[in-house]
Amino acid sequence: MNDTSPRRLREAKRQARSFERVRQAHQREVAEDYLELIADLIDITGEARAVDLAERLGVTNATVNNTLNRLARENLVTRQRYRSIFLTDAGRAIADAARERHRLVRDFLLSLGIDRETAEIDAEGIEHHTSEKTLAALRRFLGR
Amino acid sequence: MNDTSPRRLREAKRQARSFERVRQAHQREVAEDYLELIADLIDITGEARAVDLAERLGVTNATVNNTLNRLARENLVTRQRYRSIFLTDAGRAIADAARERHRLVRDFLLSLGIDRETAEIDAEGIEHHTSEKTLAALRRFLGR
DNA sequence: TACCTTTTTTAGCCTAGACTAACTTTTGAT
DNA sequence: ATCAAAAGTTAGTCTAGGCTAAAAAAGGTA
Repeated sequence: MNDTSPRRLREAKRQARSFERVRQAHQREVAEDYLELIADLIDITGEARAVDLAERLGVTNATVNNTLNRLARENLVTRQRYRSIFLTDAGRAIADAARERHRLVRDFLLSLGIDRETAEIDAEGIEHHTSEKTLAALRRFLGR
Repeated sequence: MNDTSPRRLREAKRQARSFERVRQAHQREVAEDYLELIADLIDITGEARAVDLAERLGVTNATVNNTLNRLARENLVTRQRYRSIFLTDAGRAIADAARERHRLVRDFLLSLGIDRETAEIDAEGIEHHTSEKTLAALRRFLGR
């Protein structure tokens, strides 16, 4: 088969863009999850400790430490050795946006009649893949 | 802070499960994307070639080859050297399920009034994170 | 048939994110 | 104040999934 029609080429490019988007989202996902969780812990308990992150993420301390190093390198968190974790302004902004998306997706799933446990789990995965347009549609649907 | 209340511990575990799910989905995502695409290419053009996968996924030939080796190791595809790619029964089953989910999510987004391009892109990301319960809710919503 | 082009494969490299095990520092209770 | 437990850090390993560059095989055409 050697269909090099403009139609087919256009479609292939569009598809490549979609996958590209997903791969980029991928790289952001872990960062967003960490930042969101750090913000939650700070707001709820007053501080974010690596051990709590590890427990909530279901990974080891070492993994958390690793990832925090990356986030610090990217100026999203700050930390002093053996002390708890803080968000930079940039980190806080990403966390806030992620929390907003998370809530929106979860509430939307709940409004479809999905149980709370499932809505939480699915929202966790879906929130990273919803464009601004889709978020707007969800808001519209929820009458917000 | 040392809140070790049952309530908090339960919540932490639930959250860990959610993230665990997302990480597992992660590992499946690439496989599903490949298998879905291979099935599409076979159905549309009669065969799936690595070069077409690379073009559509927006990655290099070498990357495709790498990943196909993994899929073959996992008995999801078969291949003879320098020949095109085939799905095993297991691979076909995963591809079919992925295509069904993809269509459902896309159609659902379209039904919310989202434009086709955005619906395609977001569906590509979201399809891997929708549980059976959520899929059922989408079907219900679409009246299927 | 010969040869150029296309496609596939291999080799070698990189980063992220996971792990275990061992070590260091801090915290908190006696 | 001491010292054991908790928390954080480091070192070393692994896999997935990217990349580039180069080699090998297949395909198509003069």
